[in-house]
Amino acid sequence: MAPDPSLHLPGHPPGHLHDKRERILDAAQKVFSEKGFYNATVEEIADLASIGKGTVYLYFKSKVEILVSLIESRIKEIKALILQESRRPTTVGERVRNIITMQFSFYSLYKDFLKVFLSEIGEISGEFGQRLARARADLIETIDDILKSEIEKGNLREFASRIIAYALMGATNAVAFEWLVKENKDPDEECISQLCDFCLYGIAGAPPRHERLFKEAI
Amino acid sequence: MAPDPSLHLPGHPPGHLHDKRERILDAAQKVFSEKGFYNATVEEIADLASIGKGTVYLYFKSKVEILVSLIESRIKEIKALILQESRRPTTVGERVRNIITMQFSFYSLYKDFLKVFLSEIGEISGEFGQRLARARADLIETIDDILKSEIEKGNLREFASRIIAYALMGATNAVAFEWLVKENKDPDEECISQLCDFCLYGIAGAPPRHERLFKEAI
Amino acid sequence: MAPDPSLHLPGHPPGHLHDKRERILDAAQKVFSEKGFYNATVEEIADLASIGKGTVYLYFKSKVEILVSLIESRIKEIKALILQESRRPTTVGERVRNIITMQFSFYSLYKDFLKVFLSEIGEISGEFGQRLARARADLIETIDDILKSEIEKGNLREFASRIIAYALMGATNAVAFEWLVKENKDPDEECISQLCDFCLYGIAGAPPRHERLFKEAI
Amino acid sequence: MAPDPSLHLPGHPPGHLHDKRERILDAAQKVFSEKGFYNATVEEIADLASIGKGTVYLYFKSKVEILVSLIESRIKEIKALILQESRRPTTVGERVRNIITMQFSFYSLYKDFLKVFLSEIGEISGEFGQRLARARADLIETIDDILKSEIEKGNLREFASRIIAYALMGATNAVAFEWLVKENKDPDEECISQLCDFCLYGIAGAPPRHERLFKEAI
DNA sequence: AATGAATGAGTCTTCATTCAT
DNA sequence: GATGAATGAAGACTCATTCAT
Repeated sequence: MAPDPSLHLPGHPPGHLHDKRERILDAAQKVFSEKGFYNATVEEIADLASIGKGTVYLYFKSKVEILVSLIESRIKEIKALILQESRRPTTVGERVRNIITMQFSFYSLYKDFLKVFLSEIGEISGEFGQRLARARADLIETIDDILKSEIEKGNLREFASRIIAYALMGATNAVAFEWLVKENKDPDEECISQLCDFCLYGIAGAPPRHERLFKEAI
Repeated sequence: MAPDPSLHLPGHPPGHLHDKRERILDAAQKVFSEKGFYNATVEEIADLASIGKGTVYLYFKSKVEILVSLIESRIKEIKALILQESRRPTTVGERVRNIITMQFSFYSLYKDFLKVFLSEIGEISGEFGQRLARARADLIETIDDILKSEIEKGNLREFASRIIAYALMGATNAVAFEWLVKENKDPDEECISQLCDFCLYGIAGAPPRHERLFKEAI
Repeated sequence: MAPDPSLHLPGHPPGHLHDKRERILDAAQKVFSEKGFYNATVEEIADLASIGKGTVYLYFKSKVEILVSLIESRIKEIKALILQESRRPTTVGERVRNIITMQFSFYSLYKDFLKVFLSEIGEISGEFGQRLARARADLIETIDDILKSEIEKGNLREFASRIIAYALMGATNAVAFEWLVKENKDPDEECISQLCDFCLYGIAGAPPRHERLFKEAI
Repeated sequence: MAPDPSLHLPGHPPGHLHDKRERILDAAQKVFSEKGFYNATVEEIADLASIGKGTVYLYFKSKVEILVSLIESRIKEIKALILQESRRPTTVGERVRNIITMQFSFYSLYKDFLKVFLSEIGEISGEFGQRLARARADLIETIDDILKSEIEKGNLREFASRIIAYALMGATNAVAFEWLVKENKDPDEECISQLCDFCLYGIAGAPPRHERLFKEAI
């Protein structure tokens, strides 16, 4: 059973944002998502945030600073949620399901962010590119740590946790992107369930049982 | 055992490119990869292809046309290779391994392309964005078809193949990107093996064995 | 013998500035001198004057008003000093030397002003440009009057005093700028003496033979 | 007797400028002169040169590069003319007169340049400021060398030539600026003569006694 | 076909100035 | 009076694209 995401997700729904910095980030998220970073203009972001163009620069040094701050900020949020979920006492299977489900809920709330997050892999370089890479690595490490801990406890089969952390993240993001962003659907029990099964059997599966597969010629 | 990628990969090694169009695509791949689409300039691409800036426009209508053509072209190649691999008679397990291994070999040869491919998810919109989406969808469908066929034959457990196609592709791309592009390593037996195990148990895994997991409280 | 400049120079040493308007002018002088008028920002000036940015506008209508007021104010000071010096009873030669020496002392105290004064010849136009031109012309006229009077008294040869007033001022400013601002040296007896000789006798005239001038009291 | 300036001045009168780089410099000279460097816009310069805004950047890296190139280029011209004049065999007095007269002719042709030259003393800093300073210093050194040589030959009294080089330049520029730029008059025999007398004999020196100088051929 | 000089639309960014507190 | 957050006008500069050669 999936956890109720609304209970854990950050408490600043649109319309309740008194903080101007947050208003800018929210506007940027939307505009970057719609047009991509380079086709978005600072003026558009300012307009959407209902502030003057110059005001943006009181809160962020540059356009790319907005992007990086946005991603860092959201990744920090989702990382916290994942950690929280990972500590809830339950079975491994349930725990993995909860984490994946929670990510779907988060991405569902921040559909725009998911698109931005996945789009800016190669566009930004230099100092800011490094900050982005660090944020990404931070998230992967969180997953990695959880996997390691479960393997240690014998709850999961032995595998190279860091590689699989990337695989898990890649699988989840790809499905979430397709489902939530491209097809713009709501998080769907069946879809999540399919993804969870794939991931779980992948990380929990018993190799010996599968040797069989390699003997069935086709 | 992994297939020898060199036997199957496209036959236009550098230095053998008579076609100017291909020279442009190759140059664009490198430049886009290094700087990102928006920070790359047509002049750089032309310089790298050793042709005049104006000449580029004899072969491509616009800069974004180069990007889209590049991705379409490479996806067509990799799709053909996947199909080829999928038809080789062997066990399912071996077949999946071969396909994944082959993708690693391809991406290893076209590291630059992998970066470009993953970077431009959200940057391009309009007509060209649609062409990119179609190319991506085409590749997914190829995977989907293979999965469907294996499920039908009873070689894999039942699952929603399209969703899992995204998951597989996402997992593979994420690992390949991290391994080949970010850390710039060569394709590595162990890494590929880890990824294959994850994917195989994921798609072939036996649910019964896992029910257990959900009973182990922690 | 050079006059003691400290005796004649304006009486508002730093630290004793109660007037906020004066604080702004002093800060502006420094900032304009360091960065030039257009690269200076009102905020910097306000910061240096330890007041709020908005407060500046309580004392000056605009940034250019600060510049013009500064120059008008300093020119008024130096004009007064020149007049004062011109009235001290002594020989013409000594009087000219005293005036030039006094200018050096003034510029030495207000190095920053000298740079500002010489830099803004062409940058400001319109109403403010006219105010600057008037201030400059006022200073020239003061010199002109002194020259005229000395010529009348037969203390100097006959020449077109207004033209030579410009020449004198140009020569003095150029040397003072190079010496005090560019090379940041202290006023130097020898340097001033060289300049005075030049002004009095030119490059071909024979100073020794003119000692006579210094014996004619007035 | 003043030399015929038209014979020595550079041979590219307006309207005969085929070179685009020169067209830009000429346009910049005019625009910078009218509005000052910071109030001039690149677009204005381009318009006046009848080229596109972007074209300017094919010839100059930046706006400030235009200014510095302009000043460097003009100073090189005037320096060559001064040297040329300094080598013509005649008396010292005549030579000095010729040099000053020639400067007036040059500035008369390039009134706009004179204003630009005098205006940008303090506005430009960094690398470009240094290039400007070097150009200025180069011109001063040329004068300095001539003075030194004449002193050596005993044609002029002994003085610190470098200081007086600044004084001479300052006096000439100040008078030229007032006469040619501010009052927009043509070079005037009487005005130049007054300035020359001042430079040669100062305000106290006795011109008649020096007639001798004009009889010493060299 | 091939070229690259020329173009100008488009955007980030700065900063003087205002005004609500 | 003092303040500094907010503003938006303005301009340098880039670069995809064109076109005369």
